[in-house]
Amino acid sequence: MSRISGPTVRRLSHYYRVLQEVALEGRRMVSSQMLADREGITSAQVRKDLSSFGSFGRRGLGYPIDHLRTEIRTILGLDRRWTVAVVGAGHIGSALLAYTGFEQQGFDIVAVFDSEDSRVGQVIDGRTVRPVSEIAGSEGWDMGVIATPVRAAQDVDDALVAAVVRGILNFAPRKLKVPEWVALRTVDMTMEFESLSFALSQPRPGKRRRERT
Amino acid sequence: MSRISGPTVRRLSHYYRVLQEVALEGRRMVSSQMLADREGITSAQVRKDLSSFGSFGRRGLGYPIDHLRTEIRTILGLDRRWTVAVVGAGHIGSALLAYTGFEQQGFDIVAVFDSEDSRVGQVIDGRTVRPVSEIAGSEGWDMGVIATPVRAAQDVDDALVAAVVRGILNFAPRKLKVPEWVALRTVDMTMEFESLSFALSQPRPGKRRRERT
DNA sequence: TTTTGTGAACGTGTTCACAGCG
DNA sequence: CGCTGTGAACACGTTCACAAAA
Repeated sequence: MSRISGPTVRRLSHYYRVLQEVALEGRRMVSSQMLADREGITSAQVRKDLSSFGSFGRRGLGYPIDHLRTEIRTILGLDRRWTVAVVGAGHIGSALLAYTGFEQQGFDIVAVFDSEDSRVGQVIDGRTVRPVSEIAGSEGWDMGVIATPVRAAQDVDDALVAAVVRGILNFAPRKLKVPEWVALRTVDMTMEFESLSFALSQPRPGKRRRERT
Repeated sequence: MSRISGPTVRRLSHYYRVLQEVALEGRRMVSSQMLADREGITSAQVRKDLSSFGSFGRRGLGYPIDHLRTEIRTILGLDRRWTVAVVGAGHIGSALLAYTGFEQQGFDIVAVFDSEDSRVGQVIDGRTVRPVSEIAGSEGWDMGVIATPVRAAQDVDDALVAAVVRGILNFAPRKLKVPEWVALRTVDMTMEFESLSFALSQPRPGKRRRERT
């Protein structure tokens, strides 16, 4: 069980979902080939990924679905619950609050902040919007989500870091600075559109290998 | 001007934004080092990226901001406008419709679809929601955005492909199948949360190199 | 025979280090 | 001297191919 690479972690999320699906189909075992088919990757990749944290398969038979699922859940840290603070109660923030899927996976959005007076005090999906000034000196959370306009993003980032948040999911189109002990992921929709724009601008669009998503 | 890799394309989007910023600061030239600092990457990386599509810099001086910006705009295909159809008028779809930034970059959301009768006919930010059945046999667009529940995603995907869309941005947490001539990008927020969860579960959280966003 | 687990080969992207030019 | 452009070295992730086990 050596180091697990970034791309492998993302594929683990996929495997986890596929395992849920095939479990519902009544199977007990699944082969690397089956997992690979549903992922659009090679079976060798699947085996390499799974072997990087232990030997769970049985040669000639495949992987036991339940065991593998439990194992991946533990590795991804989904065997516990995480508290999340969302900053920015605009459209994206509201969409996150409305989506019940996160809660099902163990992510509890327990606080919502916004800088606009008009939004503070509003109740969105059961959570009362608080002023951003309250981020400082607050209870602290495991993760923070930045769903603010880009001009506010770095300030919010600093406030969240000060509140000892250890993971940040950023939707603002800007590279944020965080200390090395904070994990940062950025979802930049404008950049995604620009990637598509680039692909469609190429001489023979689509003949190129599709980017990994 | 040889082939441009995926990671390079994404960095070009970043450079493009940084160039806008420094242009506003009144500069005429910018060094690879300055671009690198704002990106959190190495100056060598910047030079490699920029040299992959031509020599625009002046040794000893740096890169001419205006020229470089124009050049990147052309490469990314931002020197024209793109038509976009959004499928799914729920929270995410609505958030996309409300965001004016896409239009500023050349992406015009010209059609909105939803399968729910209650939403069809509604006007959201100036666009009337149409039934998904109208995707087939419609006018056609450059790109499609899938912002539907996961169970509908593959069907919508097929419909969009049939409507000769050449690029798809998918927000449903599922790997979609598209023909090789269609570019696909997936934004999977659950997976992003799971990546954070994984990072926070590691023995010495944060001591690991931060993932590229 | 089927399918895993894995060392080796391969391919791709990043960093180094320095020649080249202003 | 300052900074770009770039071959070479390096690091990392993917694929191959096959021995080992059920």
